[in-house]
Amino acid sequence: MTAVNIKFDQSHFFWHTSPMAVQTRTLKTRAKLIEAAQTRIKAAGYEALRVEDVVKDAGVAKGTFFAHFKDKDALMDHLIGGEIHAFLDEVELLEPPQSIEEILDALMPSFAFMTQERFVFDVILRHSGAAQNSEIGAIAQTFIRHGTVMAHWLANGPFRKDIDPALMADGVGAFQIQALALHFCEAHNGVSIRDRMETYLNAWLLPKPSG
Amino acid sequence: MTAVNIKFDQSHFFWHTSPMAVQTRTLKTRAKLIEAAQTRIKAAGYEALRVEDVVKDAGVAKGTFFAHFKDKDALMDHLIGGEIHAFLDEVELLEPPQSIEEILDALMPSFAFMTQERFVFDVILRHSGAAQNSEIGAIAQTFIRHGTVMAHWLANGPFRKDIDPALMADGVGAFQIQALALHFCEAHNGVSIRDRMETYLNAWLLPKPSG
DNA sequence: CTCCAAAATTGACCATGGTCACTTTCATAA
DNA sequence: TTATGAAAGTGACCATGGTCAATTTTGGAG
Repeated sequence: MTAVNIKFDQSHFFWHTSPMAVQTRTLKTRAKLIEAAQTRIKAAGYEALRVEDVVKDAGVAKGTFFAHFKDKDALMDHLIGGEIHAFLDEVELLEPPQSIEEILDALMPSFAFMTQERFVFDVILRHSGAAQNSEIGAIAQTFIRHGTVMAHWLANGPFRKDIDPALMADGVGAFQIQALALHFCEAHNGVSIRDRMETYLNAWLLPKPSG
Repeated sequence: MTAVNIKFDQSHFFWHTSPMAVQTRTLKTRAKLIEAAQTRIKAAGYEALRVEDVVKDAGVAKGTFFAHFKDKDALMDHLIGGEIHAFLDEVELLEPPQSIEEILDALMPSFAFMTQERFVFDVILRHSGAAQNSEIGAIAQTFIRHGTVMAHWLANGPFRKDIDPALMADGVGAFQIQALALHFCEAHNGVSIRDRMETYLNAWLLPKPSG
């Protein structure tokens, strides 16, 4: 394994074949790195994370870190993407919402996560445009998943029918980014993320006949 | 001047008063830094810019750079924001477009600029959410200006009338970011920025009565 | 003209992410 | 059991953005 960003489950495919593509040691080291990072983040937040601290806590050398993650950002992608995936797991259990209020109820928890730190939102932004190096990252995956769920919801609720649900979902994603971005903008305070998002979705999902 | 990011025209206000708030020397140094940066960028692009090179070319010490710009990103904001402002200067001369095609014609040049380098788009994204430190940056300003122009256009063209033009303009901005972001995503190739944007704007600005 | 306080500049120094030639460990073949 | 080549790990080293106490320059007051 050199300079390649391991997909964390690829070893399963080779577990009983030879030669073993990924050793148990690798998985253990990777787990140690991730756990060390998560512990640090729980204590001091994402922005304060230092690679040096992570490798020290994990008990490995610095070079080992970069054998497991292309760069620090790849670790962030993995960790933050993991959290968002967890929110989506919850969201996928829900019945298709029958109102914009219900959509917002479903979305707000992940909004809270994404805005906890400006740094986190920046990482998400950077990775939402996504598959930079032919390899699709965890955060980018969540956007795709989000689009799928949202399209399904929109196709099965009381929303506009004149355009493709996938397009509607795309738009929801765009407005979501916009609402979150404006949350960090002093010039646009006084309006909560939820209220702004509600305005957007009313206009996007329930357009009234123009006068 | 310490650690404060100079607004480049503030000196005019004090030019004939005393004590002189900003010395001529300051403006000259700043101009040297900016010109050195622009020359380097013209030769090798934005991503390859190094602060060390800029100060070397400008003939000043490294510390001087950071007396003029809070950080490297602030220089990027100034330079990239300046370019976008120039596009807006052109755009502001136009009559309000009377079709989505005309809107797209007006927007495409700045799209080309914003997608010339992934790095440039990332800088724009990072600063579009904007006024992080109570001081509004050049790029953030362009977004506000863009919104103003767009709202004026949309209010004076054959577009939907059921929502506030400012809200429509907000949406155009959101879709613009989305279209640009997807441009960098391998998974979404095959559709040009313009075509994607056209789809978005048709659905956003000209909603058809739902069936 | 001289002196002074504020403004501007300096460059050695630090923080931190990232590299790579070398060493160690592992799994298998003989 | 031992040899061997590939996988994994190491840590000194580098690249680069950013800091700050000390120094120089400036414009005006006396």
